[in-house]
Order: sequence, then C-alpha cells, then structure tokens
Amino acid sequence: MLQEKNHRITKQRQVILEELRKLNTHPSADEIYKVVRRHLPRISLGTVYRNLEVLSELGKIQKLELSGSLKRFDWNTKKHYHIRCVRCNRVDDAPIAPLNQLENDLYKATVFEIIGHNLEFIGLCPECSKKNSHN
Amino acid sequence: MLQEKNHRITKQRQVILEELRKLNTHPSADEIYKVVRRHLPRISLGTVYRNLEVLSELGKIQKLELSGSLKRFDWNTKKHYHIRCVRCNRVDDAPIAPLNQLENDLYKATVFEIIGHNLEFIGLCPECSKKNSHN
DNA sequence: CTACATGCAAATGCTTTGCAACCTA
DNA sequence: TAGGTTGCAAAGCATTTGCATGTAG
Repeated sequence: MLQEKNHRITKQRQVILEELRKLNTHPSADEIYKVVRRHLPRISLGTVYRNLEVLSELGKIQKLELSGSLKRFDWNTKKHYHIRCVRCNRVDDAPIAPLNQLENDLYKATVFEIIGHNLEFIGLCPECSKKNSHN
Repeated sequence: MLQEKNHRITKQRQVILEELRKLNTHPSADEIYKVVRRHLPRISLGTVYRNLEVLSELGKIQKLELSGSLKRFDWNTKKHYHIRCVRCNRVDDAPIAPLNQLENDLYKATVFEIIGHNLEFIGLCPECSKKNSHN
C-alpha cells in the first residue's frame, strides 16, 4: 500500500490531472476517461483507473468515499463534505465546515482506533427536484 | 420504486429476517446467504438479494449506505451511525447520537433539497489495530 | 386460480490484472 | 538500459435479470 515506486510524469497522467482540475463535478473514472480521450484518443480505461489510483496515493487528488456505487474523484484534496442527488447522482460540495470535534466525541465510547469520518448529505438537485414535482 | 405489490410471506423471507435479527455484524448479502443456506440449502443468492431489497423497501430492515464497496444490511431500522474498519471492513454501530441539526445548518446554503445524511467513521478495530502494530 | 416468488444461469457494470510492447529518467 | 507505464483483452466480483417452474393467498 505504501508508495515506494519512482513515479514518472507521463502524458497520460498530466492530461488526467489537468482535466480533473477543470471539473468541479466529482467525476467517475469513466467520465474522466471520456474527457481525457479527446486529448489522447488511444488512452485506455485501465490506464485511467491506474493513474487515478496513483494520483490519489500521491495526494494530488482525492478519491471520494461516497455511498453510491461508483468511485468518484476530486481535485480538491482538502477535507470537505458532499451532497449527492439520489436521482441523478450529481455530486456537489456541501457548504458546511468540517466537524472536527466529532471524532473526539466518539473517542471514549468506542473500541475502534478512529482514523477519520465521512459525512455525506443526500438530496435532490434543482433539476431532479423540478422533475419530481411533475410526476 | 413505490411499493404496490402484495408481498407474500415466504419461507425464504422469514428465514432471512430471522437470521439477520440474530446478527449485529451488519452482514453483506453473501454473508447472509451463507447463514440462511444452513436452514434452506436450496436458496439462491439471487433470492437473497431480491428479498433484502424487498425487506428494506418494506422498512423491516435497513440497507446501509457505507462507503466501502459492498452493500450491507442492518436489522436496526432506527437512524444511527457506523464505524468501519479500514483493514477488515468490520462494521460496528457508532455510539453517538444522531446529529439532527446538521441538515438545518445546510438548508440555507445549498440549492439541493435535502433528504438526509450519512455519517460514517473510519478506523481500526481492536484486532486489526493489534496486527498493525506488529508490522 | 393467478399473481407473486424462486432457482438457476446468464448477463451486467464497474474495476482490476496479465502481458508484451513502449517510454521516461 | 532498467524499471515504470501503456494498451489491450480477459478476468474478477458484486449485483441484477430473464425465464420456466413453483407456491401463497
């Protein structure tokens, strides 16, 4: 798990990182693949997966631990929360400050050694909220 | 999505529910399958998946939205949080009261219509914590 | 009876991996 | 040149689904 390899700067990595930084949509690997392919038509989805993994191990990006099925990636490596649309899975940042006290509150009550926490809000984005009222 | 069918009480459903209620390990579908098969050797994994889905729609059990890969199920349908071991994926209840105020705090700051939230702690269970110190 | 449920197997969807060819330092 | 990286295809794993058969109400 620990990084010991000498990672190289490849065209593929550069483009993935650049494109990810342009997006604030918290894309999945496949969505990143679609965008990156416009610059590197021969890149494979496997390479995208591998590089997203490497970049997150290097702390260049953040792998999001959201409850939905697929993994998502975020160029913002600072601790922050998200809100996900139950209907279309759009993911936005949740404008709420990190709850740093939480882990301390739990500390004395659990046998686990606490490492961190994830907080995720579930809701309906404006578009889906509109659609729902038409049903 | 809404329940309109007339659900029947089948042997399979009864056993799945009974066995799940005996466990406080928040098992995955496959783990439930293994246990239930001791009573109903011919049950299929597909049936287990289908019934866990039905039971959670009926509110008899809770489908856990955890960040790990696989879905987990909980007989406790009350709102509560969990703590997951990063190493072995053991899931315990987190002894901390629901943060009811959270969604109100976000209410005015987001364009989303908020439905709920998930809070999950990440940590090391005692066993894995012990193992880790030996490495 | 009849609509719902089951078992089985095949299919799906996301992600990972083996491998030979190919680069980067 | 050596060791990391890529593209490709195949494999992996959790979950879902089609269908003929079975069964609860």
